[in-house]
Amino acid sequence: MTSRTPTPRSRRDRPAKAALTYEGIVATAVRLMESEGLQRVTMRRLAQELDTGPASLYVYVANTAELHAAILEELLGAVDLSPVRGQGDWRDRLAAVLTSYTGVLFTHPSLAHSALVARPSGRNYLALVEAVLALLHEGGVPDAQAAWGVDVLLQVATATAAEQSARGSGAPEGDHDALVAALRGVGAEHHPRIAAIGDDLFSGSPEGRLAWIFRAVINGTAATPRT
Amino acid sequence: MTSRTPTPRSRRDRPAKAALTYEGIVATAVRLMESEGLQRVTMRRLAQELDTGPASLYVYVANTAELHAAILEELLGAVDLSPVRGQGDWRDRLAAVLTSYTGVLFTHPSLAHSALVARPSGRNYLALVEAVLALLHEGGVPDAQAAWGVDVLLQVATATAAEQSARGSGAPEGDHDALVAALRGVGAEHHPRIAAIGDDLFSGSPEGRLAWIFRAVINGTAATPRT
DNA sequence: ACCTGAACACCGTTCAAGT
DNA sequence: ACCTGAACACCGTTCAAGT
Repeated sequence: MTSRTPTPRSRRDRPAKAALTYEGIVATAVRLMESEGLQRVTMRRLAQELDTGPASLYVYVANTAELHAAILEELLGAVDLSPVRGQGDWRDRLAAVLTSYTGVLFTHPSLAHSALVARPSGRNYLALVEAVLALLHEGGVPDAQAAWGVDVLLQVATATAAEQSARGSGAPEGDHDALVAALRGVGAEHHPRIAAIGDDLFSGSPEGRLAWIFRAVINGTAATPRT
Repeated sequence: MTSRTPTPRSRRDRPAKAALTYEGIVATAVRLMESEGLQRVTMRRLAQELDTGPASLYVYVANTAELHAAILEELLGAVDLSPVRGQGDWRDRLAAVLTSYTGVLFTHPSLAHSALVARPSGRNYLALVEAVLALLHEGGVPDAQAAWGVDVLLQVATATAAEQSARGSGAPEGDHDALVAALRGVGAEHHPRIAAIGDDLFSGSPEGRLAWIFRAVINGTAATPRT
């Protein structure tokens, strides 16, 4: 505020500024998200963290969406794929993999939402796709159905995480309450089915609902022939 | 640039500035979205359109998410619910309602994505929920399953629209291509199922895939008991 | 009450110019 | 090649002050 000259401190004064690399950028982005949330992982904020200007990042990352996708891909390494080679009913094991996937998304709320927009395509995501396909195959689901089903399964998992985490630790909270109030306040004359079902529309724990959703979509995939 | 005084033109010079109302704000927001896209429907841009400052809007709308939700609710009036009282298989009619819903979202790409975040709760959305529940009821789906199924059905429809429209007329286009390339470039040793299924992972028209998805999720909802 | 000027605290992205 | 200063063109939201 008193001086207009840029702080003339040399690189030597700093903790050790690493040269920019794609890996270093992503690693710093992950750390930043873990400490401040995805909404703070902006090109400008990240550049500041890396002790450079935002323009420098564009040498390695095309845009903000790609940056967020890279973070997600990194986190996907934590998904537990071990049920693929486990014991027991294939449906339960598939549900377990999907639950682990949503679990990862849950721990980093805003990320799920970004996963719906910028689809990942890295190693970890491919391993997840392979795992889902392997379990559908083991269950005798025809390839044609598995090919399309894997998409729905991952989409439903992602969307559920995005929705749940939008409330949770997130922000407004108002949307869901508003919907609950609206559904409750409805008259039986114009909305007989909503009125008849009532509070069961919101019943169950998130885990319980999620488990049912996975079972339902797995069953649907297995039971619905193409054309 | 030459003058620093605000343009001193009086209200009389303008087309006829209407008093601010919630309805007027939302109507202007819809028009703005139709002409410039949702990404331009910001508080500042909308205020400019309404010939006022952004702060004035906060008297009527809590934040940008709520504004976008109001736009969606408005558009939901165009969903065709007539199949509810139609002829033929209840599953086909339910799929028709869901297809009409995604159709509305498709025509306004960015909106689908916003629907996943800020859930609507207005009249038109309630009418859609009631329609889905009515068809599930007609199909003899137990209330407990219908209560949770309506959520999945609408979520899957919304997420599919968000995804499809993310490519379509939207922006980067790169995500999907990157995923396709990644899935094709995979080796059969480490990813036998992906390799075995191959191009069928991306086969089919968007309409064809969507139709299958709806059938699969409807079937799953009807066939999967709770607990 | 209702409205708003002005400010605070940010954004993404580009590009000419430097090393 | 790789990097970056500086600019362009925006954002959401708040709040003291006005009418």
